[in-house]
Amino acid sequence: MHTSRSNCDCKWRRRKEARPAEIIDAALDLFVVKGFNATKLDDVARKAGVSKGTVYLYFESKESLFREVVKQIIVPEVEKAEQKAAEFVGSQSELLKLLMVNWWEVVGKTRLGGIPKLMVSEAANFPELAEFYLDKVVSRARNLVVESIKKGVESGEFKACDPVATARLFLAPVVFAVIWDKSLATYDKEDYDRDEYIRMHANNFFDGLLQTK
Amino acid sequence: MHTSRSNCDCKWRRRKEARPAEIIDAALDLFVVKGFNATKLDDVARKAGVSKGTVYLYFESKESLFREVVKQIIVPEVEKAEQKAAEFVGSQSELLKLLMVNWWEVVGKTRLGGIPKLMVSEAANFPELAEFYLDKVVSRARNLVVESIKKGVESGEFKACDPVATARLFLAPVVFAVIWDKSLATYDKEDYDRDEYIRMHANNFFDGLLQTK
DNA sequence: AATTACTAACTGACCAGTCAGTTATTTAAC
DNA sequence: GTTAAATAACTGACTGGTCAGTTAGTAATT
Repeated sequence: MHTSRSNCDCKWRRRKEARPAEIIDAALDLFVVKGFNATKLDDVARKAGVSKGTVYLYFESKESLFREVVKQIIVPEVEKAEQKAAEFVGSQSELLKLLMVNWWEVVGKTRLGGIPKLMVSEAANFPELAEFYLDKVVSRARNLVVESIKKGVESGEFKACDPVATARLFLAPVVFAVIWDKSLATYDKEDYDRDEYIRMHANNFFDGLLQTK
Repeated sequence: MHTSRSNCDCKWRRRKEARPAEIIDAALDLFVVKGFNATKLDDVARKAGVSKGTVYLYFESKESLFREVVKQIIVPEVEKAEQKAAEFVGSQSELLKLLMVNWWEVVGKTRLGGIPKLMVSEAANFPELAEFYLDKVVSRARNLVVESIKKGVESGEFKACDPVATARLFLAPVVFAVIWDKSLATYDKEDYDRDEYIRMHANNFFDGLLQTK
């Protein structure tokens, strides 16, 4: 993935299996930067090394391509995170840090971070997709955090608190940083140290949350 | 403002003075929900109670209307906030709480909250406007917080910390909540108490920041 | 009567989506 | 192993609808 041209440039090839993934890959690059409307299917096709007609062999419309980009790219990441949480052995604060850092590395630092930005931008224009995203991505990710905080409270690792509200406050600065980085940060003169930001947030957060002896 | 039709519906009137503000008002409503590309000038005109031609009497292009919406709507709010901060007498933690609650009431709870969302969505398509927004809104707002934290640290009210990084962490959950509310929250089944969220964030934050005796 | 705010029909560019035709590949026949 | 017919992946020119922007004309105001 992430190569827009085939390895043999002599002439075009018939590559039924590879096309959908390549088209989604190219579309992701354009959608996350320009948004849905400003992305031209001709550009997606060119970037994927095919003609526009080919895009329509594999996707029934621009909108369905958009849906597939969101689904195929981000859902697997949620599944990986769920698996990591399920396999994890250790304290809940360690698990939360792991999930946060992991999400930052995999989503925040890569072009995948464009997906949350994209969903925020386009939610009103694609309500169905917004609901899908909330259901299959947001609420599942949020749930991982809520469950971990609940366990922490039960075991006495964390202070008593509303786990749902606490999860929201835990996630907000991270999600915001990702969205910011993929939009306005590009033009911001005042740069900042992302890893330090994340680290600082984790420290502050657990300072408040951890049961002080 | 915020009325889309004139008070006398018998026939149209010539109202040179009122038109620009009415058009900006209508454009704001549509831009913040649909984004730049998906907003049709015919719809803006209809909402403002004029024809599309009239829009072009007062704005030279769709893009310049977009710029004016952002500039005219949000810059005055920053100025008001700066004034409040300048006039304020009291502790820095009280000032920070005041600024936050005020921003939440004026921007977060109203359709003005659509502007940050809009800027995040369209930054890549309008780099010049993004720079304007960062320069005239974001950095000024951020500065208020940074200066307040600096004063707090100097006076001993706050612990020693990096004021710029701390300001970022202070603002992130609030700005995120605004953006979220104007986008995905509309379709989210799990609702939450906004005021409680803000209050909780303030408490957590000052818990960590205030000098403990 | 002159001025000008305003209208609405118009234009032209752009682009999502289509389709008739082209070419790589597979199958089958010799 | 070579050639030919059949298949299906792929192309790119085309179409029709949409919409930003224009302008000739209308009507409120002075």
